[in-house]
Amino acid sequence: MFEVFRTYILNKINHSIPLSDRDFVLIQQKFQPKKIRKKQYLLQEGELSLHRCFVCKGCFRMFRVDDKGQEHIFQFAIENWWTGDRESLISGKGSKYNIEALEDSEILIITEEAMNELKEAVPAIKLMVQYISQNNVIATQNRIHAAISYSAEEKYLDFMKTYPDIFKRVPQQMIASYLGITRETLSRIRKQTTFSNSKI
Amino acid sequence: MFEVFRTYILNKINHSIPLSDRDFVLIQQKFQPKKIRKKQYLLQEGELSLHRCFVCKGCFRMFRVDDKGQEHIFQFAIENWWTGDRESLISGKGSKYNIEALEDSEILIITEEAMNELKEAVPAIKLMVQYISQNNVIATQNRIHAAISYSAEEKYLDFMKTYPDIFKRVPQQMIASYLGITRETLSRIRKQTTFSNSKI
DNA sequence: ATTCCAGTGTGACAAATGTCACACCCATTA
DNA sequence: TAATGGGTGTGACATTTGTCACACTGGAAT
Repeated sequence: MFEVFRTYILNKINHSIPLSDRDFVLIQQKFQPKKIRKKQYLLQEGELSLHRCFVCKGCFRMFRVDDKGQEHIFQFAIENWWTGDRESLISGKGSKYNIEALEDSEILIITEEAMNELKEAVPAIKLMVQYISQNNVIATQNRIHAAISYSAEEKYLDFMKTYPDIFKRVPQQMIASYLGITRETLSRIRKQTTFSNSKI
Repeated sequence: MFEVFRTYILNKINHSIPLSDRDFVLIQQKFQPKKIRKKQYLLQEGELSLHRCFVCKGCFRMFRVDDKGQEHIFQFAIENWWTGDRESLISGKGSKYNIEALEDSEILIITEEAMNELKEAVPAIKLMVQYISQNNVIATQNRIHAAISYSAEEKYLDFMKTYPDIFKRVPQQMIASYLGITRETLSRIRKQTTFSNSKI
């Protein structure tokens, strides 16, 4: 389980900083491995979410439920992704989100406090975290652009292209929820799209 | 011009760290004041954007132009806001965005490199930057939620509530662009909404 | 094999939103 | 004063998207 993580770190920082065995012992001390079974919740609305979770195996969805009881998916997380409600973590308030496992999963979990200590102790981790937030900024910027600029079909095609691995793995209706459209609309788009592809 | 900034910093970090005159001299050395007249561009698509800009006075919009020539506003920035394309700054690639002054404006501009030096030299700046990115994460998370969950009317009301000062200041059509709806739709929503308010 | 359930497809219709055209208002400027 | 330009409102209509209902499929569990 930790091996996945070690590879991830080194890839993320592009091997620009070595990661000694001593460093890695520290990492293993701070992160807690955990198994989450399908349909279990990693976080429920109202709870404090003072952790970051690294997904070694499996798949999660992070979603919010609105006043009308509608679910809206904010994020998916599969292998080598992070999940957790950053807002709750920053504000220290109860979360508006739920995080549910879509498959039997294995994660590494760490409190923000332990993470801050680890960042100071292990330079590679500090760099990794920096890269992660940078990626996050860019991905988010693009998602907003898609949300305000694209039609339903364009959103769908963009998602397919940007996250092919997630696309293959999660139900269509959840992708619809992530894109902010209904499953029926998505279903019709799929019909059109595959049809016009087969002609080419 | 720098006085606005000094007040801003102290407010932002909630006076938790003092800001000596010596610190402030450093700050004044690194930031470059600049006046931008209405309709001037601070950044144009394709250019590198290796700066952060603090708005002391005035108003900007940051927008993207799609294949069909449609403009989509990503961000507004008024007094005490920051602007600049974070993606270009991180990736080092040409920007997809334009930043235009909507009013005669005054800004303080700093390169990312100088900012990194300043963060190390002045703890208050380091903390300020940290708070800014945290706020940014939360605001962005909420904007995505609004974009995928709300109807046009809900988006409009949410914007009004979240950014009353911007709301009063920028043209309706630009708010529409920010929300990802047409100016006509927004106009009709306004008609309905003010009507139902007058009844209450 | 049967049942169950989650996921998907789809038809009919309603509602929301976009498109286009044109009018109007108001502040600025020639 | 007249002309101009940016911003807004709005009517008519087209298109997109949502809503609701029901059918179908395939895999998992019994």
